[in-house]
Amino acid sequence: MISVQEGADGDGGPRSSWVAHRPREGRYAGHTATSLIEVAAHLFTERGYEATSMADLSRAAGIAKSSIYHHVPGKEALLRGALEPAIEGLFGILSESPAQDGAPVERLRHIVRRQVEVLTTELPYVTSLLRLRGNTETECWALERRKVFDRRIAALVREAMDAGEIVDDIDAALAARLLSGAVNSLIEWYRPDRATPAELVAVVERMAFEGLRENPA
Amino acid sequence: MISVQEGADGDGGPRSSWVAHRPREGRYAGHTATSLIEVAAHLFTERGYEATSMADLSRAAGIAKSSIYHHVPGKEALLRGALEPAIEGLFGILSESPAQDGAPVERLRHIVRRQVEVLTTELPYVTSLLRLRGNTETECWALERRKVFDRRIAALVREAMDAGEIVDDIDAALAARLLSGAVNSLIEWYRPDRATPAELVAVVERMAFEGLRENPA
DNA sequence: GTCTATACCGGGATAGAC
DNA sequence: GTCTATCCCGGTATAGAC
Repeated sequence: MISVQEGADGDGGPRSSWVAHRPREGRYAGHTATSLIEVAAHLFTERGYEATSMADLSRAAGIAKSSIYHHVPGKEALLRGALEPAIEGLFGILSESPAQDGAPVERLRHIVRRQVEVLTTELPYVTSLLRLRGNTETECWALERRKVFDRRIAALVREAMDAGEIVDDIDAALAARLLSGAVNSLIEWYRPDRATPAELVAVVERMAFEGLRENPA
Repeated sequence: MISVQEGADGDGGPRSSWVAHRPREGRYAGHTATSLIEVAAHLFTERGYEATSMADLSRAAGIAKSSIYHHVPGKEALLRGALEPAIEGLFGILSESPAQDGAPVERLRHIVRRQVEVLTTELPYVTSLLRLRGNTETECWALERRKVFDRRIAALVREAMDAGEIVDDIDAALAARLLSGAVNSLIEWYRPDRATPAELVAVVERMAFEGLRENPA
């Protein structure tokens, strides 16, 4: 979906807003459920789900509030639509063969690598996912999926420890948490112009596996 | 402020709520601004600021909605009160002498160590701080303070690189981001019964500086 | 597929009695 | 210092015309 950043925000906010493309003046945009979800994901990322009103969405989409209900049943459907790509992206990684075969530590590295890539390609969706609080049914569902994913990572960390591939004198669940924390924090920093996914991957792998300390070697 | 967890949540939520201590039936709790801020911080942590209503707060505090306004001017003041301890805690670290004197990498390690400690002692306040989105003036102020703190860390990482104490073939700002991301992600994992702050510190330092990889050394 | 108009509820906040 | 009652706004969602 092609979008274009609006020049001035007429409303009372210092944030930028997104308008779906079509005619010059931001009305009759010919929206679909998908295009609205994309707009929603951007706003959810900026302001959070609860703080984003249907009025905000309608302004950003260039259609009336009520028109949104022609495409989706309600606000929560927009959230679900925004979260699904992120969750599918994450679980898709686990199905890839390099995540299933080979030494545990290599599988772990592959997952971290791909996680960074998914994060960059699906940035607004992943960002929405990582900021949930569990106030609605949809949020709880998404948090549950995330927990499952995190447990898979933790299990893999433990496997790698048992195989003697990573240090085993620390708690596996905690190490997994820190690893995910480092990876996920990239949403706060990454912009397409700041670095390529490959550079991100290199730095994450460097810190997580080799450490920041300068070694005499 | 002494608090006690409520056994059953009569309202429509799967989350626990907090009631200030005093008589048996949760009324006339003798609240102060401080005790209300503590209650608020817990709720903000669970549900997020926007999703927490004054009605939620009054229920958790055991007083009427309107009674809250006797102690604080409004909802945003509760947020500010909850954020201040976290921000003061973080900036307090930077003033400690081990954060100001010595080799850059040692200063950095001290800050990381203390950051973990502040995070554990001020958990609800720090959690509230880390989940802000910048929708209100208070939130913007807090985010600005956080940015200042993060910049200080980034500068210190760069210093340590220049001194040859940590690897210098990666972007300093990005490395700092990952380090903070790992530390901050502890709020998602830490519970007083799961680990001591000292254990957390050990694991964080291990991963961030030495790396997870098992070294032949 | 979009609009205007509106229903309806819950949000934050205030008034004034006790 | 707490209460009950109330205000007013903005929230999500719906009705029905074009």
